[in-house]
Amino acid sequence: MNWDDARIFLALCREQTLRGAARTLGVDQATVGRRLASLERALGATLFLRTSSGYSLTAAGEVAMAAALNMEDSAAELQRQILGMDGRMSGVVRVTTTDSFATDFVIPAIARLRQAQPGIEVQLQASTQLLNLSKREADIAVRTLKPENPELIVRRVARWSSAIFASADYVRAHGVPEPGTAFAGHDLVLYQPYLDSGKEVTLACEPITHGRIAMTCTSGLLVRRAVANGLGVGEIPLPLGEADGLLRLWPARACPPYDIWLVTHKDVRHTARVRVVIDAIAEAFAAVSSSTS
Amino acid sequence: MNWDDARIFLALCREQTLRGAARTLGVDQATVGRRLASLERALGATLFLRTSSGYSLTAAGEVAMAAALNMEDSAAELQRQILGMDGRMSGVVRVTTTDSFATDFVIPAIARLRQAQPGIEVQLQASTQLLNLSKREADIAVRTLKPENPELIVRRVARWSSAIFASADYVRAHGVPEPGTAFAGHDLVLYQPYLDSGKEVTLACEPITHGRIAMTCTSGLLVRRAVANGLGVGEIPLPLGEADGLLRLWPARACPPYDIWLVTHKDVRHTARVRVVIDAIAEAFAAVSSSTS
DNA sequence: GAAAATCGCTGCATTATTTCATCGATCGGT
DNA sequence: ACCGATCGATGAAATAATGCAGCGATTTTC
Repeated sequence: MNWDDARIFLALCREQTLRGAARTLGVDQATVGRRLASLERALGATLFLRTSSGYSLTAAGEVAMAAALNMEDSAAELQRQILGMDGRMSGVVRVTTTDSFATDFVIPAIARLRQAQPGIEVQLQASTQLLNLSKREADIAVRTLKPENPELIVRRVARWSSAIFASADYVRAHGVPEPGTAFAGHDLVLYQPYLDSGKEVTLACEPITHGRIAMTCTSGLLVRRAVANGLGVGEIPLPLGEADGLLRLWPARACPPYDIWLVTHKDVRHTARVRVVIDAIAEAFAAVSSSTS
Repeated sequence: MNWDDARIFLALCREQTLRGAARTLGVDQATVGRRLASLERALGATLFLRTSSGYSLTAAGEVAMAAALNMEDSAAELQRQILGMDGRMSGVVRVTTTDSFATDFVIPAIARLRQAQPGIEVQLQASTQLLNLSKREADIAVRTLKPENPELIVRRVARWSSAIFASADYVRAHGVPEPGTAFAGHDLVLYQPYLDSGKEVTLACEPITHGRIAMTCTSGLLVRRAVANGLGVGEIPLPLGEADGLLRLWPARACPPYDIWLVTHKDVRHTARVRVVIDAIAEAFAAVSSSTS
């Protein structure tokens, strides 16, 4: 049995189609099919049912998947631990975060860092979905959610309040919304995942029931750009809204603050090149946080 | 990272030389070297020190080996469990035992079984060392030591006493040794692992201090052949000595009996073809044990 | 309901990998 | 001290794996 076949088998378990698995693996779809065939031949068992809606696991396949997942854990552990022993200041570091944090903090931080450490190559993945650090899909994550996994090391890099902002143009045309009116007569820019969360949606703790939803965005950066272009009123982290030169509405009203976490796996934490990237990003946040308190 | 590289890495850990690993893997030595190089490149770490006395693990290599061993466990588990779901009466079954048990019990049992089940191919490995059933180095083992691993299923197929035997020719030339004289004036055939065990060596509970060691053998079958050829007195399981037509000396003296275990892994136990091989071997032992009690 | 997209399969050309053969070095035994 | 055996490295040939493109079938979309 070729152990590597278990890797493509797992990808196929997750993607359910040869093409999907081939895409994530970066190989051709024909290769996935042939490797699966060779695995089934080696094991003497049929792992998948070829249905019209893709590949679905047989009973034997489910058993195999459980064991293959264990193999994956061990393989990821191997890579993480070996990476953690690497003291060289060169190589790839993968960072995942939101596009908003990426543009304002991570990218400037890396730009500065590379002056001192040109050997470090950062692969920046701006993604709404949380990549799995345990599986070594990334080395560093900047998140607003604190993960619970004890294998992951978290470090708070900022605690920010949000506030509602609008552009100067918007205020000139529409005025400032009246507190307590639930944004009657105003255009709103909302963060899509917040709408989808099922919780009651508010801006600066004010319900939005009488406002018009002008736009919903799937990322914080897009909200900022929309507000800056005068599409409406939006909630933006205080330091970012101010940095964008937007007008802060209702300066007296405080929103509950939220935290920004920098997350790494304990195995890669002491890798030299990961370490410096972490420090560079944390420093970028510290510079903004201290200036706006 | 190619998971299969971890497999050849592990073989190299065990064998310490490229050639040795290549032998156990059934590939060329150059392949092992190149696969290791590709693994080290993928991990960005040096796993082995190239010393004059072969390959030895670096610190990073030891860490990698621990994780690779976990991968191996999972891979073996996968194979065992999939095999366990195979209901077909054809395919390979691997049996490991001593050469003595193999010639007198396993081979006749398989010969009989294949009349009914010609699709079953048995790979018989006569070996002094215990193969690891958990790693799926074999499917069935016939042993005199009862393993403690709870994953392994043991079944006692015989309880035999030993006795000392000699050939008719030997007795004609040398007579029968006198009990209580520690085999003074007699030639002895001994089982080498017993000598190496460090315990006081006896034949039929009689010390051997005054006997001459004519030959030591690394397997029970060789002891039987040596005794049958008149080389000396040797201790042989009662049913086997009688089956060989040897003369049993001191029939009144009883040696403590020992057990013969048939061992399988719980995952493969219910595989149809493994099941029938187990039954066939057990039956072969039962036939002899019942006839000699 | 038609058209476009996606799917898996297969034959063929290309690329990657493995083996084979050979070399120099080292080690152990006489 | 020499000879034989074994080791790892390397270049060339053989082999195996992969990518590519076209095919029919099925599903999704407009």
